[in-house]
Amino acid sequence: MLKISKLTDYGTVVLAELASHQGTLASATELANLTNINLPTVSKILKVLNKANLIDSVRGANGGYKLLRKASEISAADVIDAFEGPLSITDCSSSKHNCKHEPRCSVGPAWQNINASIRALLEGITILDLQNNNYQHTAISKFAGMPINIETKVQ
Amino acid sequence: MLKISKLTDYGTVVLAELASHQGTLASATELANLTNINLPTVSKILKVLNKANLIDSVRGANGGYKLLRKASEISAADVIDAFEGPLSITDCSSSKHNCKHEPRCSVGPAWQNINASIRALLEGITILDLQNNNYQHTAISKFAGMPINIETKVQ
DNA sequence: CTTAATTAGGACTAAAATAGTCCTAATTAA
DNA sequence: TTAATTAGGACTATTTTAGTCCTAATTAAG
Repeated sequence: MLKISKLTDYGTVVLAELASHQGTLASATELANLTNINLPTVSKILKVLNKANLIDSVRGANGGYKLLRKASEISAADVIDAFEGPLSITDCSSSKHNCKHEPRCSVGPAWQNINASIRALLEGITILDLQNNNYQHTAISKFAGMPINIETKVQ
Repeated sequence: MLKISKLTDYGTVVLAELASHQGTLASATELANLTNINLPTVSKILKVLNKANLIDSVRGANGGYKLLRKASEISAADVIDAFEGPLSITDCSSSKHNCKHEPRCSVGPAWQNINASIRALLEGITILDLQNNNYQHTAISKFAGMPINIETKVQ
């Protein structure tokens, strides 16, 4: 569906919540309450984010999680990578090329370029933007006769 | 996986093949041979494309399929829509909003904008581009201080 | 008129991905 | 020592996806 998974989506929600904690630890239970996502699921999400080095964890009583980087330095692409592995819009655009049609496929290379574009777009969007809804799409435009796609960060 | 399904991918391959038939009919069997995709699968793909009004069909002996529009007028977004329903990167960015977290979700609106950007990108790419690998990504750039994402159609 | 080549439609199965839950172990503050 | 936590991973259920197959309708050609 050209869709990110629910876990990825929840991942951004949890990261946004952590961002608003300004470096103080937040436990899985707290985050579950704040985001309204079930605890076991939040717990799973936090483990994934931790393994991907997006957050830091402290064990034991009074333990919890916090961001390892600033919200403005964590991109949507980072989060997708954490939950779904390297972004690739088709099998043949992933790094391990293993499509049996590849040798004669007429459209593969183009998808790979499209993939790069989407990735670039998602790398330019951070958790901070998501949190503040700091991102607005302003339609396709033209520049020097070429189609360009302008994404504006609201000031 | 932020990935289009295999059927969608095959769909573009079949459309590209049809495009090179210049308006003459091609049967499912022919297309299966030309694309190296199994006949039953090609057949299924053609039915989907037909229902989405991207191709025309003629029944009976010597029947077959042909494009209903020019390859340059069928976008990647059209194909994705045909196979996967309206493009939406998250559930809450689809038209039927039914996420239970929506009322308090902090990141939903932003995803909806991202979705619009990706859609715009995919609407700007046609089967003709895919076929000719006529699409190259040229990295993020800046214009008047704003991040812009330039997609160049190779001349 | 009959036959063979085709598409239409949908049922069906198998495989894979996803979501979500739960259990046990390790860690640490109090 | 205890209670609050995270770590790791097993497990199940659900949904999605891929792929196959069958029967009916259509049509060109002999």
